[in-house]
Amino acid sequence: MDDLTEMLKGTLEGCVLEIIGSEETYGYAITRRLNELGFADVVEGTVYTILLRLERNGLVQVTKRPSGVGPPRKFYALNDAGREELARFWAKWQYLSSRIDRLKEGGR
Amino acid sequence: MDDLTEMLKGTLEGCVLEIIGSEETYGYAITRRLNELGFADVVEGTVYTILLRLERNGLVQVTKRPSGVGPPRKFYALNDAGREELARFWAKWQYLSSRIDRLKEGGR
DNA sequence: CCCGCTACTCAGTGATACTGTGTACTGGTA
DNA sequence: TACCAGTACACAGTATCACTGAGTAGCGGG
Repeated sequence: MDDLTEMLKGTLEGCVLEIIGSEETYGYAITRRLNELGFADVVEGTVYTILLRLERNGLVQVTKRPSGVGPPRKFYALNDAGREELARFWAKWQYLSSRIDRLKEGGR
Repeated sequence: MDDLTEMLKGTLEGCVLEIIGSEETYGYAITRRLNELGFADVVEGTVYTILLRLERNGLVQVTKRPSGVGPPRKFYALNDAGREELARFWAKWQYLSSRIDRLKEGGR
């Protein structure tokens, strides 16, 4: 697949929110999960910047726990603001994708 | 609807390509068309920067014609490179939206 | 003892949509 | 005549985001 970078803007953060919302997890695992899901070129650096932004914006609750196989992990869970943001994300995605699909079908 | 700006990155240009591909048209009319289609907050300045980029990247053929109701219009039509780029856009959109929808449905 | 895997941080880059301002042509109207 | 609204385009500057690349560090195996 061609480069999806530009198209991911605004959606990748939502994907990370969705993953965190379904299960408390940490950056390294989120990256693997995204790769599994078909976001093949997403690398750790990208995910960590998103996670730091989510934390700075007060959308997540963070817990540091030892790992056993490496350095300690920072586990992320959505708080109320995070759940609201996630709902807004899906509403926007729904809105956008319906308009695009309509345009694709000849756009009346 | 909330601000779609970030989510439009990478897709708005594709939408403009699609509009041009379906009919030779000009910037002011493209803006109106996008607004009709539900891209309510897209303004002329945004569309013109996209059109100039398409021209610079050699994806369109441009013809200036007098208007009768105002200054002359720059009509845009896709050339072969533009049609290829449009096909790539739809392939990327298809790819991305299928992954996102899968993630939304619980993501297995 | 190094190497690979795990795990996170951060400064800098590039692309994109957007903002605001300016220019300019036309027709209507006060 | 003067002004204004609608049409039509250009362009410099801004913000945001995904990405790059380099660095730090813990753990286990050969």
